[in-house]
Amino acid sequence: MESFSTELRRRKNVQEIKREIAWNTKELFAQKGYSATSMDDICSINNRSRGSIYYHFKSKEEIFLYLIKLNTQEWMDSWRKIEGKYKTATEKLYALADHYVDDLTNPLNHAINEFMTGQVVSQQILDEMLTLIEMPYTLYEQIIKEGIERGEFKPTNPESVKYVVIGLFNGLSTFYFTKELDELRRLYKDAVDLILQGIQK
Amino acid sequence: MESFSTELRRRKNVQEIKREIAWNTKELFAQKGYSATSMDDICSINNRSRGSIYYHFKSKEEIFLYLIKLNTQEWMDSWRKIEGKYKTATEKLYALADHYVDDLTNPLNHAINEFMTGQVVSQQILDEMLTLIEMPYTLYEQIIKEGIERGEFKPTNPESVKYVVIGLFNGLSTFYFTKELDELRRLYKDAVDLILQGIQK
DNA sequence: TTCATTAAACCGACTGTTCAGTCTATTATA
DNA sequence: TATAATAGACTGAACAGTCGGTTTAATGAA
Repeated sequence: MESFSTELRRRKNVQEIKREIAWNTKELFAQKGYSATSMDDICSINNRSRGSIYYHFKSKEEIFLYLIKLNTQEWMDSWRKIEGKYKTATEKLYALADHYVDDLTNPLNHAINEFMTGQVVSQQILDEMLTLIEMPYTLYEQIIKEGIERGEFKPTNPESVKYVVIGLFNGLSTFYFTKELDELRRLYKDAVDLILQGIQK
Repeated sequence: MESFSTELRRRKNVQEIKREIAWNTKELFAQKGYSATSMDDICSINNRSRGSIYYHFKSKEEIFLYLIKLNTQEWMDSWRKIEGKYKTATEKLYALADHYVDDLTNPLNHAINEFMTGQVVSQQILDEMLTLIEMPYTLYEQIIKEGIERGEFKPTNPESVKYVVIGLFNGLSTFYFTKELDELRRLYKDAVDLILQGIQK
């Protein structure tokens, strides 16, 4: 019991270090993409040696996957925390756009895209990435279906609307490289305005 | 006069070879992105040696820039050829979406995005790329303004709508990696449906 | 028509750099 | 003291670009 407890407190928790490394590295992947982010970059931004990074992660790819998983889960978790504040699907769609923009300080979607097309990866990794990418899709789907059920939205094809909205949010993120964040936030709001004008009853 | 004409016909036109190499290489950049496309790949798909490629292009970067320029110009030229067939801004928007999808057999936008973020390039090259990227924006702008002037569209903010549509088309292209082309074409049409429902009078 | 010459076009081995990952030694901690 | 955690030099592979050599095609002269 006592020795077990000691074991758990042996050093700074390994999981914490892994998370710290991954979060620190997010900025690099977001700004440079996957392949242009070197291990030297990663060591530098984390203030750790090569050996130290490799003690915690088997490869660069593993850091990337770990980060994407972490980022996706946290993004969805934090959405879950705030979505209750909104009563209508309309409000939720605006809020989701805002939530999406919140992550645009360091967007990973471009790095994900590059990774999946440019790297030679196993089918297993590809499938895993695809699952991760599609996880947030359920949120969009829920909002749209809810809007239809509650009579806010026309009985449109929810599947199609879902992909349009996802594509739109994804596509607008490209302007991240040329526009200020508050400009972007406004643009996302305008985009949702537009979509809603089309689907609202 | 006679010698001048002979000079031009010395061998297969150099410009033709450059175009051929660039077009052959498009598929690689589209499928793999910029950095994951190696010079070996490029030699292979062109059935030419290293020396031969470097005789025509100074660098991999120059091939890429040349191709983007070529592709953008051809895309816009072919749009100019067909736009006269459409009478309304509404029709034009659908046609433009279709035209966009036509180029989705080998989309270069992802490679462009990767190149601009991941490669260390001069400010001059960056500016040049940005100009190229923004060239087609004028087409979108014209259609939207025309729609407003002709009374087809509400007097919305054309600037904002322009970016929304561009972002949308760009973002939907990500599904290129997971959906069939005809599915994609349908999705683009649905997207334009949605937008139009919002902006049509 | 043939041949010699010349320059364009092409070839592919080579080069130096970059890079992800390895591994031995060292340090830190319990 | 033993083990976890870290350091950083090293390694082999990959890569874009170089460069000396070869081939090709056009041209003009005989």
